[in-house]
This record gives sequence, structure tokens and C-alpha cells, in this order.
Amino acid sequence: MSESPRRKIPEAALGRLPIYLRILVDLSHDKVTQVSSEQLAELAAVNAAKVRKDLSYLGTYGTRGVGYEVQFLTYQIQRELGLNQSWPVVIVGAGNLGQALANFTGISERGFHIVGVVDKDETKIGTVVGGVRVKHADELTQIVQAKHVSIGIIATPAQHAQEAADALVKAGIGSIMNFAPTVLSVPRDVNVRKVDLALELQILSYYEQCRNNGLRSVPTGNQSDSVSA
Amino acid sequence: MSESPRRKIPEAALGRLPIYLRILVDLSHDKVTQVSSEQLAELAAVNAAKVRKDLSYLGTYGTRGVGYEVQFLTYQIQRELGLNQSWPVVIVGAGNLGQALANFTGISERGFHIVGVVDKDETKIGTVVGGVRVKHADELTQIVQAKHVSIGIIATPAQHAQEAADALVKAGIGSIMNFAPTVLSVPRDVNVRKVDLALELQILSYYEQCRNNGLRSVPTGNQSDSVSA
DNA sequence: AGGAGTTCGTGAAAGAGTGAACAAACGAAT
DNA sequence: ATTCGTTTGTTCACTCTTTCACGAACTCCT
Repeated sequence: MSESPRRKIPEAALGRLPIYLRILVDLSHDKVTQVSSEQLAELAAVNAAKVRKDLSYLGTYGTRGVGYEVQFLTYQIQRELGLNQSWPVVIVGAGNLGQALANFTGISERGFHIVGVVDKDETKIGTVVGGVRVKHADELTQIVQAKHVSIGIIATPAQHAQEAADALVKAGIGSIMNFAPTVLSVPRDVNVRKVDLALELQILSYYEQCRNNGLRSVPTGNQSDSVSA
Repeated sequence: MSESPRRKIPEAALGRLPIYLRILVDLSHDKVTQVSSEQLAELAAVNAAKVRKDLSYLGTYGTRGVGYEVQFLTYQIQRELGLNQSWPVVIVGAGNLGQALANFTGISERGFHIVGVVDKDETKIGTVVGGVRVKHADELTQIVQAKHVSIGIIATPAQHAQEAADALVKAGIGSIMNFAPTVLSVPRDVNVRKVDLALELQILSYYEQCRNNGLRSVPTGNQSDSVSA
């Protein structure tokens, strides 16, 4: 299967495809069948030329004078992002954050499903979060291999994040999403994305301070998202 | 007070300052007093020249042939980011995510404190999360103004995110951190950063798919973080 | 004091991302 | 069939970011 992705998509564009995708799904829900780059740009709060350029990395799926067919474009973006299948995901850490993630419906609605949650804390083991029973961290490798998991989420405290990463790597995982505020050290072929809540707040703090000092310098065109590189 | 920030710091550099800051705090904890750009780069998993250039936006705080004094640099970064003070933050939405955020110690340890959590769900009101009692959303403006809050966090479901944003803006908030998977529409002078968990996973999905198709194309130098713009 | 060995700060080049502008291609209307 | 208005796909100029490379400045050792 799969006409493989024609070329590699630039990081910046890649980060916007999921946004377009979500908007398209919403539009489809509203029975909209066609959409122009202009409309899509408006909904995504970006430039229309950017939308067209981003979409052109996927192929030539628009019709001049008309726009894009919502259903078709939705399918193409999904295919490109590998969202035809539902990816099994394992969560390491069953604390507040781990539980919230496991219960987060947005994950299961958008191409992923939680197949395991592990922790080292005996009091958490056996409890059920997000529909799965929490297991001991020692069982991580077994879960990963049995369920063919390639994406792992680290939701442990910072001081345990590296060992969680090591365990995930050893279990054979290829991609890690890290919520702990730590820089992980992993083999080169393992892909890591991090989300650092405090970091984002600190950036807001900077702009708030600028504002208070009279230097009105909100980054031109607000609505930033976190970037990984 | 405050020698105001000399110039505006580029977004890319700004996103790394909190990382350096965290590393410096850790080093300080380990009684390390001096650090070179090379070491800092290693710990942050970036290029040493980048570290030096990033830090040069703050001023000339290094000593050639020696490196940077940990304590001093820590202070300077904190000052630049506006982290001398502890910023009051309000959370809208007391669901799984809102609760996790309110309980997340990393927030309070790094320059912020939760002064309010609001929700519209009557069953949640009155419960205590993260040390504060959940209040009704109608009281948002009052909380914001009484506590001089300028940063708000949206942790509502997607369909209520825009009204949460509107309420925050009306209450007079200047910066919003949005966890709901929606593009918010806000006045130009309000700064928004978004964190979209599913979006990040979808990017990982893309790379996993590439890997499976034989196109080994992990973005050169892994460990990306989310970017907002 | 002077030389050897470090390490910073920065200029300049290379690379990536953005946005304006326009030709090509389409539908609709006459 | 032709014309007209629309919208895409892409080129080009510009900005932002990253990386290299090197002079300047500091410490330590002799």
C-alpha cells in the first residue's frame, strides 16, 4: 500500500498540517465540501500563500478557480501524516499529568490510542486510568513489544525522565513525547518532541514584562505554538 | 526599577533561554559555579555557538578564557524573562487537564503561582485543586482584577475555548496559554501561545511513517519543542 | 613578564521560512 | 466559443535562524 510521501515536508509546514486537518474535519462536520486557501488561512490564522505552499508539499490537490475539496484534502493530509492507522501509544508515569493524558479524548479522536500506562509507584499500579490498568514499569518492554508500540509519552517527574527514556528506547520505541522539563539524551535515530509547560509560561512572562516596560512588542501575529528541533 | 531589556530578543533565542535557565539552576544546585558555552550546549543539546549568541542578546556576561558564572547568568536570564517576580496565573477549566496543571509543581517552582481556577460545571465548583478552591466562571473578571492577573491558561474542551478566551480578554488579561485544540481569535495585543498535544503526536506519527517507508528522515538533531507563531 | 592554552563575542555565509505577486488553469455566463 | 472573475501553484525577494570561523580577552604556568 501507500504511494510513499513524495518528498520530505519542511518542519514548519509539518507543524501546520495538523491544524489544517482539524479545521477540515470541523468543516466536513458542518457539511462544507469546498474550501479556498483564503478561508483556510482565515480559520488557521495564517497567511493564505502559506496555506497554499504548505499544501503543495502534499501534491497538487487544489483546483484553480475553485479551491480544495474538503473530504479529499482531509484524506490526503491524514495519509501524509500517517493517520490512516491508529497508533498505539504507551504512557510512562501515572501521576496527575499521566492520568490527564490517558483520559484526554483528543488523543483517541485523532489517530492514537493508549495501550498501556506504567508507573513505579506501587500504590498506582492496578488502578485504571483512561480505560487501561496501570502496570509496573518493569512490564514496559513487554507491553511495547506485544502491542507493537512505537510512540511513548513521558509524564514522569523530571528526575525520572531520563530513565523512562532509556527504558522506552531499550524497549524499541522510535518516538518520544516528553512532558518532563528535562533535555533527554537518546540515540540519534529516536525522535523526541518536548512540551514544557513552564517554558511556555516563561516566554509569556517575557512579553508581559516587555509590555509593562512600555516596550509593546508582542510577536507580530500572535498565536504561536511550541516548536521542536 | 529595572534596567529595561536592552533590545528585543529573537523568538528562537527566547525559546531556549528557559532551557538554559533550568540547566543553570540545576548546576547551581550541584555547587557548580562556572560553566562554558560548550558545557551548556552539551546539556541543552544544542550548538555551542548558538548558546553564545543567545546569551549575547542579554548582554556581555561571559568571561573569555573562563566561561559564565552560573549564579550571575541565572540572575540575568531570570531578570530578562521577568521572573524576578512570581506571576499570578488563573486557570479556566477544572477538568482533568486543569487539575493536573493546578497541581503541577513545576509551575509554582518556576516563577508562577495559581491564584484561581474557574469552571462552569457546578459539580466542580467548591472543590479544591492545587490549593485553591474552584470558583464559577462568572467570577473570572473579579479574580483577575483583584489579584492583578495578566496570564490566563485555557484548559477547557475545544468547544468552550473561544468563550474562555473572550472572557479572559474582557477581564483584562494580556497573555493566554491555550491547551485546547482550537485557533483562538483575540485582539492583536493579546499574546497567545498554544500547546496542542494531539498535534505533537501527529508530527511524531509522520516521522514514524517515514521511518517505516524506509525514508529514514528524523529531523537532523532531534529533540524539538513546540513553537508558537 | 611573557607565552600557551582557553573561551567568549561577533561578523559573515549558508540555510530555512515568509509573504507578495503573478501566470496558468478552472467555472460560469453570455 | 470567448470572455471574465476566481483561485491555485510557484517564483522571487526578504527576513529570520543557524553555523562557522576568528580576533579579542582572560588564566595559568614557567
